[in-house]
Amino acid sequence: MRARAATRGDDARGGRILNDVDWILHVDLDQFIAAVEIARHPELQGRPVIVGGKGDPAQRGVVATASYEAREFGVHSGMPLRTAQRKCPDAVFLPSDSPAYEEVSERVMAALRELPVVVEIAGWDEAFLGAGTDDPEGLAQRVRDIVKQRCGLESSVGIGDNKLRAKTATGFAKPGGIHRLTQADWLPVMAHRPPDALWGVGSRTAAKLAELGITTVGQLAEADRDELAARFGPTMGPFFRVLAHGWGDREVTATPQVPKSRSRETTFQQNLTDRAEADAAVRDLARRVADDVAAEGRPVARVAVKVRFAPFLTKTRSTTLPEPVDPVARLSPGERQEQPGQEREQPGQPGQEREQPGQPGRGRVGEVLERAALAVLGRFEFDRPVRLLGVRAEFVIPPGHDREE
DNA sequence: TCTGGGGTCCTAGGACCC
DNA sequence: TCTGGGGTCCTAGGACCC
Repeated sequence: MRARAATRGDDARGGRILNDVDWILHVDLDQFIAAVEIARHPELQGRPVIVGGKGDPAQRGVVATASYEAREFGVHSGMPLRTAQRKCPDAVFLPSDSPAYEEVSERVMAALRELPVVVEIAGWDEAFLGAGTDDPEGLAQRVRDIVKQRCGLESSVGIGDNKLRAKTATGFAKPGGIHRLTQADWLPVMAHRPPDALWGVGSRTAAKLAELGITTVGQLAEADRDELAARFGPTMGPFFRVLAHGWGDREVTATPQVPKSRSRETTFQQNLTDRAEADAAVRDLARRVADDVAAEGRPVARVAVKVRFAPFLTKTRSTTLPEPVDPVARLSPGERQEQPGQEREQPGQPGQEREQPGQPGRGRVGEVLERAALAVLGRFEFDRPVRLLGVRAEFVIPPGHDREE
């Protein structure tokens, strides 16, 4: 979530601006990934199911989602699969199958759009809904019903007078319920809780707040702005205090977010100690990123490489390309001279040549990204084994889409 | 508890320019 | 001939979320 969103005024970009009589609902699918797997393997119903990584608890990987039965054993998202197996030896382990979840997610979002609401997708398994209604609980039940009917999935719905309160309310609604949270009951409900109960405050910030003697949301709400700004910066510091009061933006927009980057990364089952192997892995990652970029059809301005050294030390290096590389084929200046009168074609026009996805390594973007990624990799000092390598491409920011829109 | 993969936004220091 | 102050870009890292 963006710090600035809570403080800046509403803008009129794309979506609908809600007025005071409107409500914001937040829908979150219950144990989404596990639920999709159980739906296609009905015999797993009622059993502890753990989805994540390659589905092999002997390998490196973490839990993406655990079914409620598995959670009883203390298994939760982000936990290493090995640990999950120790806590719940009888669990069924399944590999993560993101295309399947994406497809179900799209069906859920389509079902939500059948309702008289503005749908803002907030992740695979969640969305904000903006609606004009004087019966938000009734609408929330319709949401639960249509998701169940169309997709066979259980969901929980939070109702709020802004996004933060709706999102927070969902936590109290789970599983399979509806909960409302507004200005009137925010502090009574939240004040005694730890700061990391807030959406946007994690364990790191909570630890730093504790150093300042702030261990509850109530204390954070009363904290000194200047002290927070001195500790966390002029934007984030005061923003945490705003969060503690439950203040936040009410803008719900159906306009999809334009991606800013595409990345691929791999954790190796065995740490790499051979530089040549690292080169080969980065080449492969760069080509896969190039594939994604080609499918996106937008120019890339920067390339970054991530290296995680053993035991768990992460470093990144990046470079701005001499000039952006565009997957939509066009003539170089030299070629243009040889064929005078030919204009550069615009993206989306017929007759252009696009790089074809599914042909990794073909095409100029692949070559440029691979060369750049290898050059950036060369700037690291390899003084210990490598656990993970990653390559990220950052798109040119389209005009009018920078931060001060 | 030996810690995935894919994203977003914020911060801060140095370079560089006027 | 020692040095101001602001703005912007580049880069690395931190934190958070699902």
